[in-house]
Order: sequence, then structure tokens, then C-alpha cells
Amino acid sequence: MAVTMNDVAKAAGVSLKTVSNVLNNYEFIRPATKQRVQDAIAELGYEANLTARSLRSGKTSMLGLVLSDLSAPYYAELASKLMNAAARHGYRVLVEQSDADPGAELNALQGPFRQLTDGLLFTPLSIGADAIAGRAGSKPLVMLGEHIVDPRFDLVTMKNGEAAQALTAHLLAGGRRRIAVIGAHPEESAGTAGLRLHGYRQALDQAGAPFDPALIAPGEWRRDAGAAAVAGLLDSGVEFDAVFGLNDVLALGALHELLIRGVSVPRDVAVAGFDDIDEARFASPSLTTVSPGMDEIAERSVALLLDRLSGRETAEAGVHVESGFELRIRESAP
Amino acid sequence: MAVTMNDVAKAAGVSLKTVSNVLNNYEFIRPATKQRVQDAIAELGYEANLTARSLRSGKTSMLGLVLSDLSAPYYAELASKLMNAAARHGYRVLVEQSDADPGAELNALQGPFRQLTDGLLFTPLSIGADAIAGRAGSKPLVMLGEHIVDPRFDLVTMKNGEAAQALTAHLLAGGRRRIAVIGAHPEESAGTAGLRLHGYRQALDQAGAPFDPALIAPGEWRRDAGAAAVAGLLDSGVEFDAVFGLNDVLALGALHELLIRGVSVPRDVAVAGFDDIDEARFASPSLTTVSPGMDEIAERSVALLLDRLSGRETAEAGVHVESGFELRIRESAP
DNA sequence: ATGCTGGGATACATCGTTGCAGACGATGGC
DNA sequence: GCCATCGTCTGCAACGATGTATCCCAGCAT
Repeated sequence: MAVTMNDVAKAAGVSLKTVSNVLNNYEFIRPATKQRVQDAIAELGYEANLTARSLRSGKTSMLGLVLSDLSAPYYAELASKLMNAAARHGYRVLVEQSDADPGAELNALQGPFRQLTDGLLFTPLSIGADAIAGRAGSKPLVMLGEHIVDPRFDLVTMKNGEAAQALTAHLLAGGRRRIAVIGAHPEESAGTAGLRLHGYRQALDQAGAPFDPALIAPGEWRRDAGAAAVAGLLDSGVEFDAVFGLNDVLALGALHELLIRGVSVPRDVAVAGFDDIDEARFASPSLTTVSPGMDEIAERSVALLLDRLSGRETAEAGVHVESGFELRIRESAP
Repeated sequence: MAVTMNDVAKAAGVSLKTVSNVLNNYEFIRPATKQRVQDAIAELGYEANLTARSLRSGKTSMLGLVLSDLSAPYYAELASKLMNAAARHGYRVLVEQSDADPGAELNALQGPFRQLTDGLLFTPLSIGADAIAGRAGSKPLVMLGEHIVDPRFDLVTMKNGEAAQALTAHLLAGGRRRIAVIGAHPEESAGTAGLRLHGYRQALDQAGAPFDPALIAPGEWRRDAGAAAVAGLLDSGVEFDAVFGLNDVLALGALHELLIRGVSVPRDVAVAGFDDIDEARFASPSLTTVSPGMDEIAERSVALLLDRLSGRETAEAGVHVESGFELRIRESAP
């Protein structure tokens, strides 16, 4: 069997509870006693049993992260940074893939997954604010992304609208007039896709450029969907001189399809994305995109969640944090 | 407070233990009793407390996955598939990033992380077989990748040497004679890089082509290192007509640098990678690479680990599983 | 001396579950 | 009619830690 606190207590000649007190940095312990306990711990190679601690204290020191698919580069990079941020505060991150499935998202919210974690970082994609509110329970919950902007929930996001507007303005400034958008989600308006599309339209309006619905292609946020969307546009005969992928993998799929079809980028068509994943910098041509400040997002969302856990943050209404952004102008849309 | 088994027992008019038996599918329970318990569970909305179960049973239903960096596409895709495979068997996966740091890898092996998991999927990068054997403990451990091939450990890997040989043969068959290799790790010979390099040399030997050490560029397995390696080769004046990136991100970094420098791919230089990450298919030009059968790797490594856990697999020596591979011939090296 | 204060350590109950051993009534063989 | 067996269910202890309440003693004021 493993060494328990009881063994340590016996070895140090103190009570079980004193060992516990030493481990939990209880203030009033004589230095000599503390030393004896620590020596015993070192000698026996004692390691606290986290399961027992969790059962007794009700805390797991784990944060849950719910996202659709860990193999998507944006989520992979985000997860990596979140884990590092959490680790700095002594927490681990347990990841759950929802596949954007409503049932899976609900399960993550109330099932065993929730039980295993002290708080949740949640990227809802297919369920709404009311469904969440009804099942959120009492443990803290921080939303990531902007599918749900609701005063009831804490939210960490970026200035999607502003960023999309700035990026579109950049394309317009480069002389592009017919900017196709791919990856739109027609059903929603408040989600990430909706906000970015809104920013696009604002930029058009500001520049006095017309909005043409024929240029808006729906699609899931995957490389193949980006390629398919561009293929559809090309085949339909709609003219366009730029493509704005609502995220980077869409834009990279589009880029691929354009080049295959013999369309020169950026000469004939400029391409821009959103997210600034590592891959964007090394695409050929390299991809113009928006950097959402992922480090800041990761750091602040963990900080907010931990503030809720510790009770440092007590606001009744949801706290909304917005990170900054930066345009990354590269070869695909100079 | 949450609903406990005790509440269920009272509601159903049975003992605590009977509820436990129902939950654990104990054979000898009268259908009527079982039904009553299940009704009570449904009515009260009871959910088993996993922490308490873990403490009592000594099992967590979590598998540990140790890798260097979740943001690397290969690991992200692998982690995603492993999580899905584990979920199919009722297990969760807890990921730990080691950053290829020896201390972090040792910690994952014996620290709290190990305690939280029933078994480990381990991608060692910086520590050796002896260090692992000395600290492995008694919980099952399955190695991923081939940094460590040792009869003491279970291992799931792919035919690195054969695959690299086949890929190199393909390049040679295409008329390439001076194939640069980037991402070599000169210090090691048994690791992944070493095995792939070995396959490369075997292909050269078989074709009667000379081996030139000047064509071997070391580097970490990242995009920027791939770009830097190619830049170094170009600047040094060494001639080459193909680049074999020991993994895809290296090759993609190399591809990027070649195109920036005005080198035509594949006309002047062919480029090939290894891993077949999603991105390879959508690169421009699309990347010739080796598909390691990641689905199979994920499925079989989880199966092996669970077989060890359940005692279905009892081999004294390590079980070594090799998945198949397929060449994916694409535009970058047709 | 006595009472009070507060630092330092302890005993005991408790978190929610599962393993073990045994109880109980009904059945069946002899 | 007795004992062994079988199916079904139960009680108790235990997993390894923490919270609560309490106790003891030294130091100080009264």
C-alpha cells in the first residue's frame, strides 16, 4: 500500500491532524514540529492522496474545458495555453470534446464531467443561454467565444466585430470591392460568425460599398468546407476579388482551392482569415489574418474562473472580458 | 447537498448496499428490486459521486496522456482520437504537456498526475528507458512513438523505418538524387528521428545512391525550425533537389521558405513530410507524406492499455504493436 | 494563588462509495 | 426431517483525507 498520512503521523510522533495541518500551511505550528513532520514526509516519500482530499474537501483542482474538437488548430492552441495558465495556478485542465452536439454539451454541463471539475471553461456551440442557465448548477462557469453573450454569464472574448471590420477595411483599402465571406452561419446572428459578418457589413457601409448576399457562403469551420465554399462560388460564376474566411482554416481551405483552380493569390483574389494560428504564418502565400491575443484570452479566462472559485470576484451579473486584437498583414492580402 | 446512495436506498426501501449492487450490475438481484431502485434513482435524479467511488475502488476511469505540446497538430489530432477511443470504453483522458522537459516527464510518471489516472499513454522525449523503469510504478504504461523501444514496456508505434524508406524510394524514383533531410536529432539513433533517418539511408543504399552528411540538417520539429533548416541549406550553397521533412510541420516550414526564396516546388525541389496531418492535404502545393494510420494507433493503444488494466493482457514482456502506413503522393513530390 | 488568553496540538466524526462476510428463506437431495 | 445449496439482500468496516470542537499548557494580569 501507499504511504498515508497516518504513517507519517506515527513516524513523526504527532497526530494525523497535525500532519494535515502542516500540509495545509496551518499557521500555528511550532517550527520544530513542522520540521519533524516534513522530515517524516520526505523520509517515507509520502504523497497526498488527491482522491481522498477531493472527497473530503469537495474540490478537485481541475478545471473543465469544453470545446467541439481538439484537433482544430485554434482549439488545440487555446487548450495548450489554457493548460499552461491553469498549471501556473496549481490547476489541471480536463478537456471534453462536444463535437458541437447539443447532447454532448448538456452532458458536459451537468454530468460526471462537471463533477470532476471545480469550474468550467465552456465554448457552447449548439445550445442556448436558457438551456445553459437551467442546467448550470452552482459551480462557476466562464464562457469562451461569443456564441452566447448574456448578462447571466461570465464571458471572455475578443472584439470580433471591430476586428472583422478592420480586416475588411484593409481589404477595401487595397482596392478590393467584391469580398466574398465564407463560413457564415445564417441561422445565428449573435454568434461568432454573426459578429464577424456584422463587422464586415459595417466596413462596407463605411466605405460606401454595396453588400451582395450572393457573396456570402455558409459553411462549417473546416478546411474542406472552405475549399468547397470557394469551389461553389467559382462554379456559380459570381465575381469576387477577395475572400474573407471567418476563421483561418476556412481561409486556408479557400486558398488551396483558388490556387488549384489557377486563381492567383493575391493578384486575382486576396485571401484573409481570422485567428492567426501558427499555420497562417507559414502558408504559401502567408495568410493575412487577425490575431485575437490568445495568450491574453487564456490568461484572463483562467484568472476569471479562479477568481469566481476563490470568491475574489463576486459580481452578481456576468463579467465580460474583451481581449485586444491585431491585424497581421501578410502576402495573401497585402 | 447532492442526492446520495443513502437517499436512494431510503426511497426504494432497500439497503445502501443493494443500491450499490444495482449500480454495479451485480448479478443476483430480483428484477422487481432492481426496478424499484432504478425508479428511485430516476425520481431523485441521483448521480454517483465519482470521487467517493474512486477513493473506495482505487480506480479513476481516467487515462493519462503525456505529450510535449498539445498545440502541435500531430499531437492535437492524436489526442482528439485517443479521447474518442477512450470515451467509447467509458474512460476519460487527462492530458499533461511535458514541453519535452525531463523534469516534467518524470513528474507525469510518478507525481499527482499518475495518481489521477488508471493508466498512462506516454510519449517520452527526453528521458530514457531506465529512468522510466525506475519510476514506472505498478500502474500500466503504454509508450507511444518510438523514442523508447524496450522489451520492458508496451509500445504502440508505426513502421517508421519502412515508411521513411518507401517515401525516400518514391523520391528517388521521381529522379531526385540529392535529398536533404531536415529535423534530424544527431544525439539519438533509436528515436523516431533516428528510425526515419535510417529508413532514408536504406533507400539510398538500395538505389545505389550516395549518402551525403551535408544534406542532413538537425532541428526541432516545428514549422519555424523547418524553415530555418532550409534557409541554412540554401545559404550554405549545398545543392539538393528534394527535402524530406521528418515530420509534416517541418516539411511545411521548409515548403514555405523554399517558395519565399523563389524555389519552385516540385519543379526545382520536391518536398515530402511525415504524419499526414489535415493541413498537408490543403497546403499549396499539397504535401506528399506518410499516413501513419492514426486512427489505428489511437484505437489500439487505448485497447492495449485497457487490456492491461483489466488483466486481459498478461504478457510479462512488453507488447509491441505496429500500425500500417500509406504513402500519400501529392503535388509537392508527385 | 486564581482566572484569562491564545498558541499548539489532538480526537472524533465525516465525505459517499465499495468489499467482505454473513443472514435469511426457499429449494432439493438423501 | 435434516443438512447443504442457492439466490437475494444486508450490515459493517474501510478507503485517506479535512472540519469542528476541544483540550492542554505557558504566560500574564489580577
